[in-house]
Amino acid sequence: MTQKQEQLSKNQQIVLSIIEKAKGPLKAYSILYNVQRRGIKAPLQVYRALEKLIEIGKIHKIKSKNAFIACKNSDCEISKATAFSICNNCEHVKEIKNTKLSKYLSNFEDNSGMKYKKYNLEFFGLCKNCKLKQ
Amino acid sequence: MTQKQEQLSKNQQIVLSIIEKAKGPLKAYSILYNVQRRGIKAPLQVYRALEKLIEIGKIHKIKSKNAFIACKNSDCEISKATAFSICNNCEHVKEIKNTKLSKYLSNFEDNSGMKYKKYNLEFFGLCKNCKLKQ
DNA sequence: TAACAAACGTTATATTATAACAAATTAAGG
DNA sequence: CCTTAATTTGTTATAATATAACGTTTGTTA
Ligand SMILES: [Zn+2]
Ligand SMILES: [Zn+2]
Ligand SMILES: [Zn+2]
Ligand SMILES: [Zn+2]
Repeated sequence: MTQKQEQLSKNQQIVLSIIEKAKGPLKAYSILYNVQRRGIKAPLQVYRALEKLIEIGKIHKIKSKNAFIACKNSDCEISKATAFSICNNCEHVKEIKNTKLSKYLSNFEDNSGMKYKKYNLEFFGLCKNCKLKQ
Repeated sequence: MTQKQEQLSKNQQIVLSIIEKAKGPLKAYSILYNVQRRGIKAPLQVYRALEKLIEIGKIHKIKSKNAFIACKNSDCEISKATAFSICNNCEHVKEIKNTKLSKYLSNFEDNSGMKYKKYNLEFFGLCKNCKLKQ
């Protein structure tokens, strides 16, 4: 019996912990600078860890920012269906967990009857804080 | 009375015509190579044209591909609400024009009651062709 | 322990995008 | 027509993001 084991490797743990501690999405090279004293010296080491972490759903990539954020949805382990809200002013990013939305999108059929297994949605607007300050 | 005029400049026209002729999304540097004989020599000239064309809604950027595609929705001039289907196999990209979907997303409220003015949605799956060939 | 897969370390390089600055062109108003 | 402001252009250099290629090490499984 081959048991698939999801123990994170050393570099993966280091990168994940940095991302989890962060208040917002982190860029790859900013992660790199943050982990150099922990022995990670090259971009590729970061990118490889990021790739794996995305694959197993621990983090997501915010495409419009080329930045990486920890997943807050414990049930989002496959990371196929993602939705985020992004503040245009303060750049705050939040993962949207909304069952109706995810059901709607997972069941969406386009005009030709085609369905899709995977999606990424990014909403842009002003977060509550920034809205008040206006 | 100041009339806002949206005549495209020379470089903007060149870049747009290349993108409109293309069968799929084009990358910035591929556009550059395609227009060098027409006098556009530097990346920045391409990126500036792209920026303007996006702003006025003539093209969209496919974020997951860092590539640019012509807008097929004549009523999408502000380019705030975009949705695409992307084939994971042949990389075919199609802009989704679906009133229900766009209404649903434009009216979407997150769990905190927040609404968003702008969104970008990218669906991934297999296009009809690729589904048949499997 | 042999064999395989995954992760690592390292160097170099590819790809994508913007900064900075000066010149040329275009729109609008008097 | 002339002036002024705004936009666009051309150019060089460089920043920021990401991957290729290679050999080594570590971990897992049989
Ligand atoms: Zn998630
Ligand atoms: Zn904000
Ligand atoms: Zn469009
Ligand atoms: Zn396809």
